Amino acid sequence: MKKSAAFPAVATGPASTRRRRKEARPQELLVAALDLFVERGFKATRSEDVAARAGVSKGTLYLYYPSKEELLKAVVRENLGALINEGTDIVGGFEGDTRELLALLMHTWWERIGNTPASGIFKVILTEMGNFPDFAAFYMDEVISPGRALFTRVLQRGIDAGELRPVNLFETVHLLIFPMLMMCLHRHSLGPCHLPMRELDPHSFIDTHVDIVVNGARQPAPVAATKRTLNRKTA
Amino acid sequence: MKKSAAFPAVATGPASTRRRRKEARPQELLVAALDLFVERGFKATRSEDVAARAGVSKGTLYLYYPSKEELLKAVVRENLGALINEGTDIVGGFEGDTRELLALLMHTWWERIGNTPASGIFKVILTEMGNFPDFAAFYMDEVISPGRALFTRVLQRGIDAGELRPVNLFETVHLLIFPMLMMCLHRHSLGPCHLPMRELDPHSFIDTHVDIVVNGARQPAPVAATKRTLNRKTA
Amino acid sequence: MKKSAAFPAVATGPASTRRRRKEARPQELLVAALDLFVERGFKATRSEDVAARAGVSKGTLYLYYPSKEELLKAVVRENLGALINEGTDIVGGFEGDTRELLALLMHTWWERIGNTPASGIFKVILTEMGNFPDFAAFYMDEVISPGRALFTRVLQRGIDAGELRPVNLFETVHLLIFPMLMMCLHRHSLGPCHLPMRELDPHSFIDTHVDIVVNGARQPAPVAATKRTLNRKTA
Amino acid sequence: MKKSAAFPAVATGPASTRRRRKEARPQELLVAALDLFVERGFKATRSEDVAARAGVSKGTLYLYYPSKEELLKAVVRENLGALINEGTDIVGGFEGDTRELLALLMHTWWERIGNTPASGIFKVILTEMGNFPDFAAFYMDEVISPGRALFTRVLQRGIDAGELRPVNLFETVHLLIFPMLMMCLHRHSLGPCHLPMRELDPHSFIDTHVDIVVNGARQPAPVAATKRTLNRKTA
DNA sequence: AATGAATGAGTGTTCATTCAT
DNA sequence: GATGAATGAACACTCATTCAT
Repeated sequence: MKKSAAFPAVATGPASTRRRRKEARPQELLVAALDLFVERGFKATRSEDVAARAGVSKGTLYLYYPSKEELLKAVVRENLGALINEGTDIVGGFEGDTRELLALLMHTWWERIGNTPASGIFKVILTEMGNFPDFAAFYMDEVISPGRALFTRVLQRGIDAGELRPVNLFETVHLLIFPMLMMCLHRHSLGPCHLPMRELDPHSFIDTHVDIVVNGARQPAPVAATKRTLNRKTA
Repeated sequence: MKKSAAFPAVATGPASTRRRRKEARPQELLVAALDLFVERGFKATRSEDVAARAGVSKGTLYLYYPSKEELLKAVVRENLGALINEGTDIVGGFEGDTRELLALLMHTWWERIGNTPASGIFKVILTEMGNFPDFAAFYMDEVISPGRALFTRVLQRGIDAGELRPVNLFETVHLLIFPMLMMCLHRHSLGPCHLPMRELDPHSFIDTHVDIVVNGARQPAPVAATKRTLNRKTA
Repeated sequence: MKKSAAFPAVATGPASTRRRRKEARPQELLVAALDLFVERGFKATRSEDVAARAGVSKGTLYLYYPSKEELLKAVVRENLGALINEGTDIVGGFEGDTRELLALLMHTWWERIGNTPASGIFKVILTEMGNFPDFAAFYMDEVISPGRALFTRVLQRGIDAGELRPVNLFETVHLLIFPMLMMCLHRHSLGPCHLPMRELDPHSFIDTHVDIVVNGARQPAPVAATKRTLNRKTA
Repeated sequence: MKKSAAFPAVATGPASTRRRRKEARPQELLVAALDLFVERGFKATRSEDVAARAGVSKGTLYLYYPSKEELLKAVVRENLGALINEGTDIVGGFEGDTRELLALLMHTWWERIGNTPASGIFKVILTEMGNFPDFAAFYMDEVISPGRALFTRVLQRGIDAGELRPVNLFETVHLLIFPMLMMCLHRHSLGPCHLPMRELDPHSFIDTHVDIVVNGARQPAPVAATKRTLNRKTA
């Protein structure tokens, strides 16, 4: 063993290389799997490729995850867990107006999630929710509900302060969230194609996004909204 | 098409069911394929299932499309083509303010596309763009560019009329489009899961969406936007 | 087509080669599977080898049997079904003494089963019963129970006729059956090894077997049986 | 063996558990392997399960046996060796009639072999003889030949004493042996299935078995055996 | 044109075996 | 010696594609 006999077991650290690798394996496999699932899709990703990208053999993957499906579930759990928590802390003690708070939330979230590989999880979830019904409830509980709650709280705070008019909270929350999600999806669809297209700058877009939505929801409603004229089924 | 030009469609009479079915085959196969590709993903959809849903045998599918890949491409071509055209007509002769025009565009688009099976094409494109690089250019040319142009034109029209302030057109266009796309994606991911969740009403959401964005972009900018404070990499 | 056009469809028979092959496939696969399962064991037999021996590809096997397990079950059903029926007919109208009847039963059974590939089914059943609990009940109902009943009936007939003394029917039945089964098992274990060993002649062995057992059960019991002396647990 | 010859087994005292375990390892592994090979079959038994049942790790198994095949061979050698020896001693000095001698042999053999895990070896041999041709010669030399010789000697003794008529020795020997083997096989096939079936009591069955066979072979042959009537191939 | 039986390359998963610790 | 993490060959099963009918 490499463990020095001169020092007692206390604080000796992670011990042998073998041991250290073993402890890191699950993480390494999850990272590799996320990348490939996002890039190629779950079905189109071969388990052997996941293993190879993690630097191990096919068999080793199965020492840690009993099937490709379970690997996917672990990837989802791993990457959805951290999505919301930070936001709650930010909102907690914030002093400032709604625009500043929303901008802070969005920029932070983008740096923590949107601009990292974890952002790919939305593509995976979107694609596989139909094939893995578990994901729906999981996603609802872990992401949608807390996410909605967080933004609802922010908007309500603005209304209570007289800053915003009493907009439809539920719809406005989604108006805030949807563009952020689309930016994540874009990063893993058109983005990697390197087309000669003009691209959004995420942070600039976030600023514009927040500005316009907050302004649009500000007191007083600038103009009476005339009703739309298209006839359609009112399902 | 094999249909003889000598006989107009009118007064053709019963036209043997056999013949009519045969001519409808490619369409029926595309419809079946879209449904299944959207629902299960491209890789996870078996060609035989597509054929079965279209009411033909496995072999027949290959009479019309030489491979599953080509079938996918046909599905994408078929469904992306119709996405934009109608919009241009609407904008052409419209008289009314920006909010009304945008609302009309969005509601129409939702009824024509979002609320039909064709909306699933966005999920397919999103998922498969990585595996089929052709799609990127195709999607760019057929959807993104014309779509951006259409909404840019509408916004520019509002600015020119003094109705809107000179917002960042590029970003605002995406702010308008992204929530619509998310509604489409939702219809084919969480939507079918029938969770006990509160759901957006599409048309109501569109109204709120258009109201807030248009109001947020209206003259004059209600408040000076203070800059965001989070320190971050300016990539 | 091979079908002669000179004769109308009526009574034309099984039609095309394709069709004829399809109808024969299940049988051909069962025969191939029995051979290989007997020879190598179930686990040690590769499905591809079964297919190859039946002259088809791996995939074709799965058109007819959804898994290797189901193939095994079909093999067992196929080969156990016919095991007993003939015996009952023989016993029905037989006139003659017990020895003659038993000899007829055994020789017939040997020719119909023991001396055919079907005899291997006993090896398979023996080996796999532990892994496929279904087989136990199936084998009990389809083979053991009717087999016991058949031989019990024959012995009872001999006792009723005063030919045999009232031996323990249950045990004597097994004394009759067991050596027959061992001959089957031998055919598929040591038999194929072609050792320079003296081999039993099945029919001669059956004669000796029946002679000795019937004589041993004949009236009157020749000698009083003294009890065995070894001390042992009487569980 | 690594056991030092300098210290006799007697008075070695507690002899570290470690040491004792180490010396017992091969035996423990053979016992575990026999159990599993009998229960599940050779191919279907995982080496790791053998190791686990013996209370050691996978790697340790390979310290003692270089492959799963060699382990099987060791299991067979180990368990076939002891099958015959005791019988010879019994026959040697026995005074009494043939029935008593056979009954003693059979009951003893049942207690020593049939009623112990070693009886499972017959199932293994039967199953694997095809895959391991070595076994055939080994089994022939170690079991069949000595077994035949033993029973032949007993029958010849009875004939010489005028107790039995000059039956076909070779066939009668197998008539004696086969039911015993079937009881062993039964113990490891149908037996563990716990079906609601009537079961043979081994010792009672042995008594009936020996009684009937010895009576059937006794002087004089009670009836002239008429020949069988079924026409069949005389292969 | 339409069928569906047949194919075989491809992939998820297992497990005997090795070897660094 | 003992361990158990790691390997990769092997195998069950799938499915896009072909082609005889």
